[in-house]
Amino acid sequence: MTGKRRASTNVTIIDIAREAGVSKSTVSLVLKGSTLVADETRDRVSRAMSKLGYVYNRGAANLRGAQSSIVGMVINDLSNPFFAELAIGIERVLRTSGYIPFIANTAESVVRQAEVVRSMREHGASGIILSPALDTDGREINSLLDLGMPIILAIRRVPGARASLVASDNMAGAARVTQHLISLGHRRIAFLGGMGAMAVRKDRIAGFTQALEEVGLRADPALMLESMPTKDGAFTAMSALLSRPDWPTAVVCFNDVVAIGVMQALSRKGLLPGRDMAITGFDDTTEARQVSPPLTTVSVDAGDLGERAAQMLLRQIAAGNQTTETYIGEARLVVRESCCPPPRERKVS
Amino acid sequence: MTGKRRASTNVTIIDIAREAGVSKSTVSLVLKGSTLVADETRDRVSRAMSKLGYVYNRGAANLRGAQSSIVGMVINDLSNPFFAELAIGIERVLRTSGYIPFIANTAESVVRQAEVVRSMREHGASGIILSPALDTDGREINSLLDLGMPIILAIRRVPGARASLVASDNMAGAARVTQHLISLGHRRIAFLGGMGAMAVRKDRIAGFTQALEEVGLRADPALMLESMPTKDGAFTAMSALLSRPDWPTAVVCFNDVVAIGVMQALSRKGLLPGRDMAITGFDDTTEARQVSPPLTTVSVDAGDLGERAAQMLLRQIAAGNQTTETYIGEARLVVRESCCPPPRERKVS
DNA sequence: CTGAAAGCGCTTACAG
DNA sequence: CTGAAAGCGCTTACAG
Repeated sequence: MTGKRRASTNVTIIDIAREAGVSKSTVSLVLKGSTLVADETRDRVSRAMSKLGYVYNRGAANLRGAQSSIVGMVINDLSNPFFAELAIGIERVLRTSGYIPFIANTAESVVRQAEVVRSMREHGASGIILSPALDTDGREINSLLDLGMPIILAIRRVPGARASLVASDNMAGAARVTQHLISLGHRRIAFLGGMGAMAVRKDRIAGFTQALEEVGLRADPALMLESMPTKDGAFTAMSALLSRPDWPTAVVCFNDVVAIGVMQALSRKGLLPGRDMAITGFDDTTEARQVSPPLTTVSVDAGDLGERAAQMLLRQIAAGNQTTETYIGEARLVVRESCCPPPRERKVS
Repeated sequence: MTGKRRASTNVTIIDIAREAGVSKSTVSLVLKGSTLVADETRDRVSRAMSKLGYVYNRGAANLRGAQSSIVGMVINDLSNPFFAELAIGIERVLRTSGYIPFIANTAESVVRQAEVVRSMREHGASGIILSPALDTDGREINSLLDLGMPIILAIRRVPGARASLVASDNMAGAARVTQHLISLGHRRIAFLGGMGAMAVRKDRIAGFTQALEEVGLRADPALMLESMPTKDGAFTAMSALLSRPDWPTAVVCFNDVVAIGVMQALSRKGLLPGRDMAITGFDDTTEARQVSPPLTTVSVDAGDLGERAAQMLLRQIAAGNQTTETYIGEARLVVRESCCPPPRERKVS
C-alpha cells in the first residue's frame, strides 16, 4: 500500500539511536551482539529497530572493516543434478557457520564466470568455492589468490592454478569401471563425452587407458569421442558413432548425464542399453538410479565433496589463505543393470 | 606468492587516480562508463586499474546511492530439478539485463528463508524472486513489500500476500490429468503428496475434485494423502497406502518427484506402474522422461516461468514496485506410459 | 555502559 | 573534461 522510494534508503542507526534514546555507538554494539550492553537497553534498541523497519547496511559496515558474512559458490552447470547435490552439501556445513552462501551459475561460460566472481568480490565475499567453467585459465585463479581471496576449486582441477582442490579420484574410478567391462568380456570399448581440454576428462581417460593396458589392450583413438558434457551433446556424439560401421560393445561415458544421452541415442536406434550394448556412467546422481535400465556408474558422493570443500574454505578464511590443501574423494564402482557381456554375433576379429 | 591481508583492503579509487595522474572524480566517471571522459584518459585509468588490481567496492558505492546490480533468487528446494530449471530460466533473462542473480536455497525452512532474504537486503539487492518455503507467512512478504523491496512470488502463491505472482495453472492441470485417468476407466483414484497447508496442493486438489465431480464421482477423503514433496516422503506415504486393503486403481501425484517415490514404493511391492496401477506426475521435469515407465504428467515449462518471473521483476524494479501482476502459465497434459486402464480383477464395487 | 570524532571508498553536484 | 567538498551508514578507538 505504501510507496517508499527504495529499500533501506531511510532508517539508519541514528534513527534507531534517537528512537531508543541512546547513542549510535550503543546501537552498533547491540548490532554486534556485544555483552557490554544492558539487557534493558538492548531490548529498547531491538524494539526500535523492528518498529522502524531497520535494515542493516552491509556495505557501510564492510567499508569500515566489518567481516562480510557471505561466501560465493560458483557452479558451472546447475542443471546437472550432480552439481545441485554438491551445492547442497556445501550449504549443509556453511549453514552452521554464520556464513550465507550465494550461488551463481556460469553455464560453462568463462566470461560469465569472471562477471560473477567479480560481483562476489565487489560485495565483499569472504571466499569462493569454484567449480570452474570449461577452459578456465589457471592464471585467473592465481591472480584472485594473489589478491588474498580464498578460493577452493571443486570437482575440476585447473592446470597451473595454485588453489586448494576438492575432487574425486577420477583416474581410479574410470579404471574400475573399465575393469568391470573387461571382466564381462568386452575388448572393444569406447570412451565418450567431455571436451578435450577438460582436466577431468584427461584423468578419466588415463584410468580408462591404464585399465585396458593392464590386460594387454590399447585404447583405440577412433573410439575416444568428445562431446559437451550434456545430454544433448552426448546424444549427438553417440548417434554419430552408431552411424559408423564397427560399433564398440561397450561405452564408458564421461558422466551420468552423458550416459543418459547415450542411452537415448541407442533407444532411438531400437537398441536396448544393457542388452545390446554395455553403458557406464560416472557420478552416481539420483538420475542414475532412475533411468531404465539403472545405470552402472561410479559413485563419488557429491554431497560429501561439497561438505569437504566448505570445511576447507572455512579453514582458509580463518587462517588467512596461507595453505593449499587437496582432498581426493573415493570413487566406488556401483554395479546396476546397464552392462551386459558383448553379444557373440557382433564380436569383432 | 604474495601475502596481502584481505581482498579489496587496499587499492582504492584514489590510488588509481594518483597512478593515472587524474582526479578521483575522473576515475569514478570511467567506472560508470561515462562518455564525458576522453578515450586516452579512459585507457590510462583502465591500465592503472588492472596494474594495481583494483576491485570496485559495491558497498561504498551503494552507500552513496548507486544502483546495486544484484537480484536475489530464493529457492525452496534446489535438489528438485524443477526448481533448477526455473533458476536457469531466470538467469537466462537476467544475464542480458546487467543484473547478476545470486541464488540461495532454503530447503523449505522459513527460518533459513528469513536469514537469506535479510542477507540479500543487507547487500542491497534490487529485488527478489522468491519461491517460498512451506508455511511462509503472507505478512512477512507484505512487510518486505512495504519497505519498497520488489518481490515476485514464483511457483507457489502465498495466501494473504500482495506480491506479484508467476505460477502455473495448477487447478486446470490437475483436472486434465484426472480427466485422463477417468477416460481410461478409473473410478477409484487417490491424490498423494504435498502438505495440507500448501496453496499449490489445495489448487491441485480442487482441480482433481472438480474433474471427479464432473462425472458424478466424489473424492474419497481416505484416498487424499499428504506427504513431504520429496521422493522419500512419497515412498513412505505410498507404502502406507499399499499396506491398506482397498487400493486405488490410479494415483494422481502432487508432482513428478512424488510420482517417482510412489513408483519406487510400487516396485518394492513387486508392482509395475503403468500395468498394475496408473500413476501421474506434475511438472514434466527431465526426470519424468527418464523414469521407467516414462511418466504421464503435466507440463508447466519451468524455464518459461523463470523467464516470466525475471521479466516481471525487471519491470517492477524499473517502475518502483507500484503494480501487482499475475502470470498463470498453461498446464498441458503429457501422456506417456505410466497409465493403464484399471485391472478388471481388482475392480471395486 | 555512553558520546563525540574520525574515516572507510565511493558518488554527486558544483565550479572551473 | 577535471578538482575540491560533502556525505552515504557504519565501526572503531578514546574518553568519560
